[in-house]
Amino acid sequence: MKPTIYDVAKEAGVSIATVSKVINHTGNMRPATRLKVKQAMERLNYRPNLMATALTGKATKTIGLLVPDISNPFFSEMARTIEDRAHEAGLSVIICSTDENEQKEKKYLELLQQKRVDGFIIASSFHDREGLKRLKEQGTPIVMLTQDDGGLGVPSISVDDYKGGFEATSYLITSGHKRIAVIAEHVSSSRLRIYGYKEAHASHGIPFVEEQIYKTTASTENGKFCLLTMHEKGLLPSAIFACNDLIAIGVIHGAKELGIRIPEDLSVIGFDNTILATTTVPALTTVAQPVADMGRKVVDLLLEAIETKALTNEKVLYTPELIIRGTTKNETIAT
Amino acid sequence: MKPTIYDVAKEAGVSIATVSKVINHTGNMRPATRLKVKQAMERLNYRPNLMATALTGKATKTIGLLVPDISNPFFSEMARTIEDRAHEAGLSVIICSTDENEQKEKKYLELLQQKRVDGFIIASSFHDREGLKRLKEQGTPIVMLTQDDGGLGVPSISVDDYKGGFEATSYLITSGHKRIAVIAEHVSSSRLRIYGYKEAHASHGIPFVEEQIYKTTASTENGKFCLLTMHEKGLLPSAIFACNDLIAIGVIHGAKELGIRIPEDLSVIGFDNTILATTTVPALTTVAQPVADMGRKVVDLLLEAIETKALTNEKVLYTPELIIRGTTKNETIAT
DNA sequence: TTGAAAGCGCTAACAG
DNA sequence: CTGTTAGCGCTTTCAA
Repeated sequence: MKPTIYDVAKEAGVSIATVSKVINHTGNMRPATRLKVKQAMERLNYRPNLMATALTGKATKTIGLLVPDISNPFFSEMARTIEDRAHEAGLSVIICSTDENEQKEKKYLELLQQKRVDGFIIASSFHDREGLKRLKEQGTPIVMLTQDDGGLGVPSISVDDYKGGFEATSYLITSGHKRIAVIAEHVSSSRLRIYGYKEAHASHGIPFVEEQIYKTTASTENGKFCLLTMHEKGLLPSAIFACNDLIAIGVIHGAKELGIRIPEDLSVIGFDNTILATTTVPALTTVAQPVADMGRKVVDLLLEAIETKALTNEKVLYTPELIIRGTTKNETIAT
Repeated sequence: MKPTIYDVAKEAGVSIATVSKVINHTGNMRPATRLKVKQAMERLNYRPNLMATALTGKATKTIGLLVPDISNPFFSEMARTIEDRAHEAGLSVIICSTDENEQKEKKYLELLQQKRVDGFIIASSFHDREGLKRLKEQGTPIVMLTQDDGGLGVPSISVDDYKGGFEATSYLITSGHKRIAVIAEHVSSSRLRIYGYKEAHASHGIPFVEEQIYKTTASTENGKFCLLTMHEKGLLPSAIFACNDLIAIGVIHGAKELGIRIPEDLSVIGFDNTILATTTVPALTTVAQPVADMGRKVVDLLLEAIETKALTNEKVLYTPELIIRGTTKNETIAT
C-alpha cells in the first residue's frame, strides 16, 4: 500500500503532527527535525492523500467545468486555457459535456458536488436554474462563462454578444445584402446575437422577417440541414449569419452540395473564430471572441470567489472582433 | 453546512449504519425503515460526501486522462467519447494536457495520484518511464492510448500506425510520386508511421532520403514551418505525408503562401481524420483512426483492470483507413 | 519544539 | 433487522 503519514512519522521517529506540520509549512520546528521528516518522506516516496486532506475541511483543489461539448473546438480551446490557468493556481479541472441536456446538467452538477469541487465554471446553458440556485445558496462559488447568470447573482464572463451580432449583420447590410438569415442556437448568447441582428436591420432601415431566424444546436450537420431547409422552402437568403463556426461550416458544406458558390451566391459569417475558421477555403469571416483572455479571467474570478468566500456579481464583457475573410462579399460592388 | 449521514440518521430516527446501508443498497431491512431513511435524505437534500467514501478504501470513481493537448481536435474528439463512456460507467474524467513536456507529465501524474484516481489513460508520450513503472507497481491501472507501452506491460490501444504509414505512402507512390517527404512527431506512433513510409518505398523499389524525414510537434504553425523550410532548402517534394491533420493543414497554409497549388503541385496526406480534414478545400486526404471505437474500448479496458485488479497486457490494434479526398492527385495521369 | 487526541463523513464488521 | 464501534489519512487545537 501507499505510505501514510503514520509510516513517515515512524520512519522519521516523530509524531504525525510533526509530519503534518512540515507538509503544510505550519508552525516552527527545529531544522534538524524538519530535515529528518523530509528525508523520511523522500525515502518512502510519500505523497499526502488528498482525499483525507479534503475530508478535514480543506479545499479539494478541483473545479468543475461544464461545457456543451468538449469536442467543439471553441470549447476545447477554451478548456485548454482554463486548464492551464487552473493548474498554475494548483487546481485540477473536471470537464463535463452536457449536450445542453437537462438530465446531464443535473447529473453532472450533482456528481461534482458530491466530489466536493471547490467551484464551478458553467459554460453551458442551464435549464435547471433551481439546482444552480441551491448550489449557490450552499456557498459554492460559480462563475458563468459565455452565459448570462439568469438573475442568479453570480459573476459572468462573456463577449458582448449583442455587439457581435450587430456588427456582423451591419457588415452584411453595408455590403449590400438585404435578405440575411441568421442561424442561432437555443442558448442565451444567441438571443443577444439575434437582438443585435435585429437592431442592425432597424438602424439601417432594412426589414427582416421572423422566418429568416433559424434555431438549432451547434454542429456542422445542423448547419447544413438549415441551409437545405431554406433551399427547399425557396427562402434562400443572400447572406447567412451563423451563431458559431461549426454551423457556418455546415452551411458551407451544404452550399457545396447544392452548387451554391460562396461568397458569390451566398455570404457566410460565423462566430467564435475557432481554428475551423482558418481551414476553410475561402477562410471564414467570423466574429472572434478573446478566448485566451476569457479563459484566464474566468479562472481568476472563480479563484477569487473561492478564496474570499464572497459572492461577487461582477459582469465582465469582452469586445468581439469581426474578422473579415473570404466567405463574405460586397454585393454592391458585385452586382 | 451540507447535511451529513448523521443528520440523516437523526432526521430518520435511526443509526448511521442503517443510513449507510440504504445508500449502498447493502443488507436487508424492513421496507418501512428504508422508506423513512429515504424520505429523510430527500427532505435534507442529502448527498454522500465522496471524499469520505473514498477514504474508507472505496474507489474515487475518477480517472485521469493525459493527452498532449486537449485543444487538438483529435484529442478533444477522443476525450469526448472517453468522457461519455466513463460517465456511463459512473466515472469522472480529469483531463490534463502535457504538451509532451516531461515536467508537466510528472506534475500531473503525481497530482492525480494524490487525488487517488482509480486509473489512468495515457494518450501522451511519456518521457518519465520510471514514474509510470512505479505507478504500475503500486497497483494503479494504466492503459496506453495511441501510445505503445514501452515494455511496461500494460494494455494499449492504438491504430496500426505502421500500416497507416505504409498505406498512405503506397498510395502516393502508386499515384506516381517519387519524392515524398514525411513530417512526423516526436512520439512513438510516428516512429511506426515512418517505418511504414520506409517499407512502402522499399516494397516499391523507390529510394528515399533521410533528409525527407522531418520531425516536429503537432500544430499548424509547425507544419507550415516545415514546408517553408523545405522550400528554402530547395527540397520541395511532390507529396507530403503529414503525421497528423494539424500539420497537414499547416502545410496547406504554407503552400498557399508560397503559391504552391494543392494538389496540382503538391499532394498532401494527413492522419487522424479530424473535423479539420473535412473543412479544408479541397478536403484533406487522410488516414482515419476509429476514434469512437478506440475511446470506448480504452475505457472498457481500464474499467476491467480496475475491477479485476488484474494487470493484463492486452494490445489492441485497430485498422486505419485511408480516406482519399482532394489534396492528393495521381501524378501519372497528371503529368 | 513536539505530541496526544479529537474529529472530518463514511464503511464494515460485529453484536444485539 | 438495527446499532455500536473501530478505523480510513490527515488537520488542528491543546498540553507537555
